[in-house]
Amino acid sequence: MEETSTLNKKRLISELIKGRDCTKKLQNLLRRKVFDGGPESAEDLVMKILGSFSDSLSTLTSWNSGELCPPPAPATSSDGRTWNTRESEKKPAVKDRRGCYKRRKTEDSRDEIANTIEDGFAWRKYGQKVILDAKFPRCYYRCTHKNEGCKALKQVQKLEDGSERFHITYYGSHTCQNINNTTQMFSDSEDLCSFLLNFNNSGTNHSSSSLSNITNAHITSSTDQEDDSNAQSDDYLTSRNHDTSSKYLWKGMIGNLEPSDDADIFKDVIFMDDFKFQ
DNA sequence: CGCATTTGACCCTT
DNA sequence: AAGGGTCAAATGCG
Repeated sequence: MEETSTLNKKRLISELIKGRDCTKKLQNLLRRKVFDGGPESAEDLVMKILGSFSDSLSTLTSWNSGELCPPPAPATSSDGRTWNTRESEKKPAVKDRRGCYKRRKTEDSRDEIANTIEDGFAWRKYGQKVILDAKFPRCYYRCTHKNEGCKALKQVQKLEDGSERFHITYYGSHTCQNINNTTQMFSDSEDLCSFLLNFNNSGTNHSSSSLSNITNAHITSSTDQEDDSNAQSDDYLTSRNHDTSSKYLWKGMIGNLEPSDDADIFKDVIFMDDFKFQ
C-alpha cells in the first residue's frame, strides 16, 4: 500500500511536470502565433496537456480521499458512499452499524474543504448537532429560497486539524435563481479544475462527485474568493459559452507559469474553440 | 415586525 | 438503542 502511494505520487508529479513543460512550449507557440507545423503543433501540445491533467486526476481519484496526501489505509465505506477518511477514522472499528446513519448521498452531493463557509449563496441555518467524538459541532443549512422550491442543503463542520478550514458537504442543486453565482466562473484555480474535469471527461463516465472531491479538497488556496462552483456547477459548466470560459482557462494555466508575461499572451485572444478536439 | 439563529425534541436509519 | 438529521418553538437582532 505504501509502495502504491509512492508510485502514485511519482506518477502525479511526473504528469504535472509534463503538463507544465507542454504548456510552456504552447506558450512559446502562442507568442509566435505558430499553430501548426514543426515537431509539435499547438494542438498536439494541448492534447498532451489535457492528457497530463487527466492522468493526474486519475491518480488523485485513486487515492480515495479529500486530503492531498494519500490515506494511510484503505477507507471504503461499507455501502459505497464516499465519505471522507477523517470521518471514517473516527468510527470505532465497526461493532455494529448503529450511529452510522448518514444523510443519503445523491448524485449531486459532494464534499469539499474550504477556508470559508461563504460560497455566494444565501443559506439559512436550521440546525446544529454535536457529533460523537468530534471537536466541533456540525451545522445544517438550507437554501434561503426553500419556499421557492430550492432543495439545496449543506452541512458545515470545522476541521480538527487546527486550521480554520471547514468540511462542507453539499446536497442537491440550487433550483432558485440565486444571485452572485453566475459571475467569475473561472476566477480561481478551483473553477479551472472544475472546467477541466467537465471538459476532459465529457466523453467518459467519471463520477462527477468523486472528481469534485478532489478538486475541491485540494485547491482551496484563497480565503477571499467565493466557492461558486457549487452544486450546480456541472450543469452550468457544460452549458456555458466556451468563448469566455476558455479564455479564463488558458489565462489560469499559463498565468501561473510566468506571471510577468501572461498579460500579453491573450492580446490576440485564442479560444479553445480554435483548436479541434476529437 | 419580519427574518435568522438557537436548541431541545422528535424522527430516521442502522 | 444510539447517533445523525430535521423540525419548530423560543429567542435575538435590525
